[in-house]
Amino acid sequence: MIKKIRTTPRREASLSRDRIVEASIELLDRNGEAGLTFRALSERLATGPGALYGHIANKDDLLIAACDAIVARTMSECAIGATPQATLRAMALGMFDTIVAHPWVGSALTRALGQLPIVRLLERTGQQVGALGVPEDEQWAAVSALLSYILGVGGQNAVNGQLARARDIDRSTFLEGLSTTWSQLDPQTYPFTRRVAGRLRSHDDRADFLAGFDFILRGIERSSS
Amino acid sequence: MIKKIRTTPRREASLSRDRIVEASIELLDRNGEAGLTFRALSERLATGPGALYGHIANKDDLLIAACDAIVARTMSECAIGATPQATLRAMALGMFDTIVAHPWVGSALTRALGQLPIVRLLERTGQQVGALGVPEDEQWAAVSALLSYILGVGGQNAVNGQLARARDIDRSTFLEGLSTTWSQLDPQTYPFTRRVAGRLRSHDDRADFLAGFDFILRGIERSSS
DNA sequence: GCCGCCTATGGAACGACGTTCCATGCATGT
DNA sequence: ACATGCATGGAACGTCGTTCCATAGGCGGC
Repeated sequence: MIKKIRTTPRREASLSRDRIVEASIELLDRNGEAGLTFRALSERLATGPGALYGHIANKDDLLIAACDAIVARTMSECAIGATPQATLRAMALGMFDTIVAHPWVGSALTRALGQLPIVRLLERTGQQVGALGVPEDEQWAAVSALLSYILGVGGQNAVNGQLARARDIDRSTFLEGLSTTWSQLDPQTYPFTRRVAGRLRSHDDRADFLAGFDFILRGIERSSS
Repeated sequence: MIKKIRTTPRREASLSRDRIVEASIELLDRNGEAGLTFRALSERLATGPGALYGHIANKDDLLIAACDAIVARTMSECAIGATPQATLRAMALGMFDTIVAHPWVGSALTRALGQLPIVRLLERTGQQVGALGVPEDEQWAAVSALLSYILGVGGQNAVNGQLARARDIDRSTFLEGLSTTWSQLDPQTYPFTRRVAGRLRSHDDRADFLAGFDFILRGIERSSS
């Protein structure tokens, strides 16, 4: 059973997986994860919802494809550093910035278990960890730790961004509210949380992310030395 | 404007937030995140969907409340170790096992940004990091890194569990499929992924998780020494 | 001990979603 | 030129979260 491929498109700019993915990214960027709808998407592409299913299995498939397009772009853009550490940090920061710019990528990534966008991250991380001199039988643990951290922070930033859009409040006002909520907790059971509540207002997510990434890198280096 | 509180319930076992949360947990454990539905929930509680909104703001609120009940239970159960490191590892492993047992907790946690269940984790982690001797102005970075890692792994395990339930396949057969997919990737662009594909079948998630956690712990100790 | 208020209740209804289905029409092979 | 088969796209289906409102039952005032 050979699957016939139509050589020429039905019309000049007919439906294609790429065109659908591209339009999906625009919708996701404009209105967040809730903005990607088969109705909105078909309207933007001047077609019906049913037509999309000829190129896409379902919504998850579409979301992961859109996510992969963004991740692939980020991977190709972020710099190769002089050392494996520098390259890893550049990749991590690139992903961080990408997720801040496209919060939906963060939540899509957490659902893409083992699929293409994750494999891209896995591969680049694995190559650099190998270049670090980590013994082969310890590489998986190191790579898995770095990836889990990136995905974890990314997921948090995703809700962060989506939440800010939903209530359309500024990020600083959200942190302000969280800070006052935390500072009103019971001093007996939540001393630490109360103590850091004040710092919440002025902290730098990006710097914190990088600091955490460096913790893991140092831990890996120390483990294999 | 004083809010009147009804002193006695309407009936013997009337609706209450606790009863709703308890029933939600049962539904979530039985059928995963898709199993929590206002219709199924109201049927189980012998009431109508509208009645629930007297005790619960919306579905997110309910999901986070259910998540918090589980997290609180885990926090109270996991052991206090002899050293701060041991306590932190016990807490991390406790959360790992909890999310394996209740995969929906993993995805609920990623959406609970700054809310009660997260605060519980934050507080315990913060206290132990303080006990580790980390200087006060470095504690936030350390705690944030540990938490992000736990949430990241948890989120991955969440989809892992939900996916296994959805396709009702064994976890090992899923890994088998992923392994063969990865081993068929292009050797030029995906050498690392191909190399670890074989190891995928036999790896131990729990051990990997603990190894990653220890990377961060070592990195923190090394940083502040 | 009775009655009117007020709130918790629960069933129906609404709008939107993902997905399926099928009549239609165009491009292709003969 | 014709028949065939597939991509198309609009309608329809079932389900979801949420809202609305008629109802009923406990509680305070008499």
